[in-house]
Parts: sequence; structure tokens; C-alpha cells
Amino acid sequence: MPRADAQRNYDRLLTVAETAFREHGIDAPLERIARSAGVAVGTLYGHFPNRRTLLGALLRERNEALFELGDRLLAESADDALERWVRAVTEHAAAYQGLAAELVGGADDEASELHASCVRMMRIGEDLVARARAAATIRPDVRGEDVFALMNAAAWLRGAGSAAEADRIVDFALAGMRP
Amino acid sequence: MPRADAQRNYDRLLTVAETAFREHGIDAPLERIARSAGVAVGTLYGHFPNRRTLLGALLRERNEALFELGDRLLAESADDALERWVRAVTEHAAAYQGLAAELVGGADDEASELHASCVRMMRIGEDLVARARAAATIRPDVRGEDVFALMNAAAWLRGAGSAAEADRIVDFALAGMRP
DNA sequence: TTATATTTCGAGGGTCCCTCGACTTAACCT
DNA sequence: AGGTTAAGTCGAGGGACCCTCGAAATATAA
Repeated sequence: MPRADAQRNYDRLLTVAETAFREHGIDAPLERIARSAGVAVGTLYGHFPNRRTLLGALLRERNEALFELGDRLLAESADDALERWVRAVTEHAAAYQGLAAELVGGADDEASELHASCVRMMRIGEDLVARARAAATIRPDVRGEDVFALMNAAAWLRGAGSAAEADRIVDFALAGMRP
Repeated sequence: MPRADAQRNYDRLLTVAETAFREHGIDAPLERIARSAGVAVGTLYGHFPNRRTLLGALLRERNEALFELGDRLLAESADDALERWVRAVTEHAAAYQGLAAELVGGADDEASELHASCVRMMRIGEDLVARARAAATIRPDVRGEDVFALMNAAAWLRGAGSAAEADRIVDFALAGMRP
């Protein structure tokens, strides 16, 4: 079990990092985060050896919720399950600027911290695609990677341009995926 | 008319910057570019007050070619004009990592260096969309902004993920835009 | 050749990255 | 309560990069 002060600092760092990443993207300066948390840089690096680790910790809770939704959608087997999944993940990946890039990169980078969660996200997407294909609500040549790519591209667009425009692109792409 | 040495350095800087941006994205360190060009940092900043100016100069020739194609497509009035435009601009915006973000940002940032070229790109896109709508080869609710957003999102995906996947997304979105 | 306007140079102050040895302290033991 | 010590914290420091600005160099024209 960690020492009390360590635990306190860890929590503070996470809290501060969350708002920093949300407001300035995942490249927000770590030194500033440490300072904001009332802690020396070394302490931050003690808890999180690199920016990825910090991001990973930050995403843990968020991912829980997402995967829960995914499992629920798989259980429900509603017609709009895939679409709801796409919208949810898009919003998730747009939480911090730069996150979408990390996700597409992490998906096929075995060594990445986020690899596991990327794989799980893709797995859920694939299952939903398979189901939609079985129900003939989607073109048979649509692959899991396609929805993964779509979600991330849309998430990027949210951060770079407008959220509304990103949603429209998702609309068009989803329409194009229907038979 | 510029002094001979100035001209020489200007050209060298552009050449070096081109490969630097192509290989490392538009955030490639300017100090390294200057060094590669055999020039001091101050000289680089003398020619290009900021990174944007350098990018702008680099894009000038490239843009010429693109706009020429756009005008040609508008003159031809072939059925696949819009699609060819989308593919061409996607490739253009994927020339350097980070360029797509600059373009979507510059489109509605009056002060941006690239604003003019963004506007022109959008204008061509809008004209092609209008024509496609008139020919009923596209859904009537598709707007010029939509194709602009699509192109940039796809360009981003090219840099972040795979080019093939980006093309597939474009395929789906274009399919979804048809009536 | 000389004068000068242009251009170049690079040190320097700022931010950020990350490391590592010295210091501090929470927690456990008697 | 006081001592011990492993766990945790600190922050200077070296490296990369940003950008500026006064001093030095030089291309060009008279």
C-alpha cells in the first residue's frame, strides 16, 4: 500500500492533469501540471514515468464506462446499436485533443500503453459490425477497422473543426455503409 | 530585387524545409532546418517571421497546381468531377502531417496566412457540389463545408493511420452523399 | 573604392523535456 | 515517544527548441 503523501500527490496530479489535457490537449506541459498540483517535476515523473502512463491512468475510468456501454449494446442487440457505439466512441476519443491520434496509433502498436483498450474497442466494434451484417443493416464489405477509423477521424474533426461538422461526416459515412 | 545571397538562402531554406516538413510534419524544428540549410537561425527568421509564413511559401506552388485542377474540373463538368476533387485535395492536405489541421483552422480564421487558399478551395468545392446537386448526383442537403471537412478528416487519417483506410472512409462518405 | 543598405550571425533569455543524487518524512518497531 | 529506514520528494542541470536583437559582415551601387 502506498504512503499517504504519495497517494495524495497521485490523486492531485490526476485531477490537475485531467483539466490540463481537456483544456490544452494531451501535449499540455507536464511541468505546468506538476506546478499546478503543488508538486515538483520529479514527483510527477516518479508516479508517471512518461506522458503516456499519465494518459493511460486518466483513461482508465473513462474506458470502464465505455466498455460497459459496449457490452450493454452487444447484449441489447438493438438495430441502432452500431450507430450509438460510433457516436459514443467518437465523443470519447474527442475528450482530449490528440487522443484520437494516440488511439489510431496505439491500435496496431503492440508496445503502446493503450493497446489493450484499443483492441477491446475494436473488438466490440467488430462484433457490432458482424451483427449488423447478419441483420443486413450494413453493407457486407464494411469491416471493423472501417468504423474504428471513422470514429477517430470524426473525433479529430471535433477537436480541429466543429463538433456539428464531425457529426455530419459520421452521418454521411454511416449512410454510405448501409446496403 | 533581393540580394544574391539572400535569394540563395531563401531557396535553400525552402528546399530543406520541404523535406523536413514532409518527413517530420509541419512541427519539424526550425533550428534544425536552418542548420541543414547551412544558415543561422536568425537568417531563417529574417526570411520567414514564423512557421506559418514558411508553410505558406512552401504551399504556394503546390496550391497553384491544385487550383488549376479545380478550374479544369469545373470546366470539364464530368460526372466524377467532385469525387476527383475530393481525392486530389485529400492527397494535397496529407502532404505534411499537421497540414490538415492547419487548413481546417485557417478556413474560418480570417487572420491566417492560408485563409485565402482555404477559401478558394472551399469555393471550388462548393461550385462542384452545386453542380452535382443540379445533376442530381448528390443529396440536396450536402454542403460545401461537408466535403471540405471530409477531405481534411481523410487527410488526417492518412497521416495518422493508413492511406488505404482513409480512402475507404472517403468511399463510404461519398456513397452516403449520393441520393 | 568607398559608402551604405541589406543580410547574416549567434549569444541569450524563455519554456519544456527528463534524470538523478541529496534530502525529507511517513510508518513501523521497540 | 524516539529511532530506523524504506519510500517518496525535491529541484538543479543538461539538452532541445523557440524567437529576438544588436553587432558584424557583405553585396551592390555610386
